[in-house]
Amino acid sequence: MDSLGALRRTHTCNELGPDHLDREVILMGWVLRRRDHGGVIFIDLRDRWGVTQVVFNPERNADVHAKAHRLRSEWVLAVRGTVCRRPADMENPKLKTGAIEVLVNELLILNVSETPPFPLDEDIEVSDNLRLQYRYLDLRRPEKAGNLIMRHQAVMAVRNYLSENNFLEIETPMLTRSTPEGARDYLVPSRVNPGKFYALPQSPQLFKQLLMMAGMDRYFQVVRCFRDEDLRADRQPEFTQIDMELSFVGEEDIIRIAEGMIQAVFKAAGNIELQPPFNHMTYDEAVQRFGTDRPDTRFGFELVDLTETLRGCGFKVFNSVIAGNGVVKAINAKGCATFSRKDLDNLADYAATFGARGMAWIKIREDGWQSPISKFFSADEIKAMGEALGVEPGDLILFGAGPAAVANQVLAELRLELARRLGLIKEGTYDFLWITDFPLVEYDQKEKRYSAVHHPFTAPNEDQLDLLATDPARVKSRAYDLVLNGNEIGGGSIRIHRRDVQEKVFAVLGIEPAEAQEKFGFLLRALELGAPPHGGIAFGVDRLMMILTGSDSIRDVIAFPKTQKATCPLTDAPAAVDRKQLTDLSLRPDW
RNA sequence: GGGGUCGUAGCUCAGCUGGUUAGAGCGCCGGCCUGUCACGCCGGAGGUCGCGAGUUCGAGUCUCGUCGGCCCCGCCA
Repeated sequence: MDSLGALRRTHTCNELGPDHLDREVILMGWVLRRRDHGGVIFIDLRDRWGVTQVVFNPERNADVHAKAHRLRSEWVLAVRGTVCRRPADMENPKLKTGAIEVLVNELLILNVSETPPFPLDEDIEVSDNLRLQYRYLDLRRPEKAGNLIMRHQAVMAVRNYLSENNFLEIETPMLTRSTPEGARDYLVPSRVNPGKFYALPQSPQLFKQLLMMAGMDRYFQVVRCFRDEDLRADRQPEFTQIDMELSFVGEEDIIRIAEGMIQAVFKAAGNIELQPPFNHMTYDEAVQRFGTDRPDTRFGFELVDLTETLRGCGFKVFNSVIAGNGVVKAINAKGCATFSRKDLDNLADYAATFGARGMAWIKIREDGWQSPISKFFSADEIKAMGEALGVEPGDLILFGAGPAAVANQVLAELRLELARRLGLIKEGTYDFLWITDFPLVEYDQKEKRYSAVHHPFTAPNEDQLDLLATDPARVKSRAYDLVLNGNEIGGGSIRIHRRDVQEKVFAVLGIEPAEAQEKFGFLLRALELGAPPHGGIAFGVDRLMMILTGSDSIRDVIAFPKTQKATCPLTDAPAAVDRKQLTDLSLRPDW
């Protein structure tokens, strides 16, 4: 093994070309592949930037050639050599450096490597567990490294853009206090305060508001947030937000800043030109037309409400749903009358996973409507449904019936599934949509109380303050979400900056004055000491990068992600700790 | 908390209705090879069929349990 010593590289493995012919260069990197012909040996040398072919020729230097025979995958090399044009017809168009090769005069073996536990040079699927256990190997693969590079470019664009717009990046505590509502907290026991706990922040929400009260005016932070909930492809227990807050602004100011930032990110990270302003849609319209507050509007299949059309109809299932204050909605799956019984059963099973009790359907044939349920409808009802849905022969009607929330979710998921099955979702399109006019609160049937749709600090619509006490469910909030291709990538609101309003909202949420004082006294006090009007927004960096990189999971854009059980196969976290560590924290284990 | 799916060589996988010695490709090791770029040719090594019970004359295969990966519901202001 050789020492690096004073030797330094002159170029990366992605920058040599015909301009460098005959130059002596020094490259360093990993052995991606070796092709040993007994005589001449070719090594593809890889670093973060790319790949360069280096050549060992026994006629040029027999000692170096002999040494090169030992080389194996992922050994770490330094080579000194001469840039040569490749022989005619032997250029490799797949490599950026494919016009040249480096004829090696000196080889340093900086480190050896065992055979890697999985191949790094092919695009084959490797189990997630193994990849995470050897994450540092997985990240050597250009696709994975490229995701992290693009993430860096995106975050740099954010910092530059916001800095140019007079924002200050300010850090907020990671050790803070647990707050009611929201997700489960990660707790950290306090050694010097036995029996008391910090919580890791679910977001810097209150601190950024306090920074507005501190007169910082424009704050941002690229900040880690923690939520102890079950994981998904797009949810990790720790994730990164671009968090910002502004003073003396309304919704339109924040939306304009956010659009400019997203535009800068897409340009810097993906060389994609966006054209703000983005479209807007109210929450009510989104739910009515798409069944969700984060609609994917890249395709049709919109929901049609048939509740009034079918009130009193002959189909008992629908009738009882409607009588029980439920809704009957439907989508027209254009051209899907060709679906087999198996296809439909399959869709019904899928619908059932979202709480559907069944999935009624009607095929529109040239010779009439074909369905197990069409016989229950009158001619007038059939005519009205057909017109409402705009059906033509060859179409398929899918119904969702039940409580509004269930029917909406079922049909929202069905239209997504249909679009996927029919290949209607065009890759490379970026469909942004602002959702506005959210309800301030919604009634939680299980908890028998109202809970905040956004969070407890979101400002109610100013001319609906009177409704807070009488009919809070009708109050709209000053919140807004940014949806991209059906993914919620950001959300924010104008905040409450008056103590009396904040107290009223707490009251709606069932937070008693004593509890409000105990948990949020510091905020209420700050609201008494000159809190400016303010608002903000936060974006999920991981989800944004998942979409920009075309990844299926945010794990692919996080350097060291966790498994679905929130473990890290690389470090084996979480892990047991010494009993002494627990007793230091005044924790008395019962195991 | 619940549903689905996967687990066989270092990796990716095949292995039917239970049946003799569990296979393939890649990788790895050895040999040959001076223009390859997924180099080629010849030879070889390599297995706790995730783990544990059970059924059976006999289990990679069937049953039950369990562990782990992934996807989803609930949950995630």
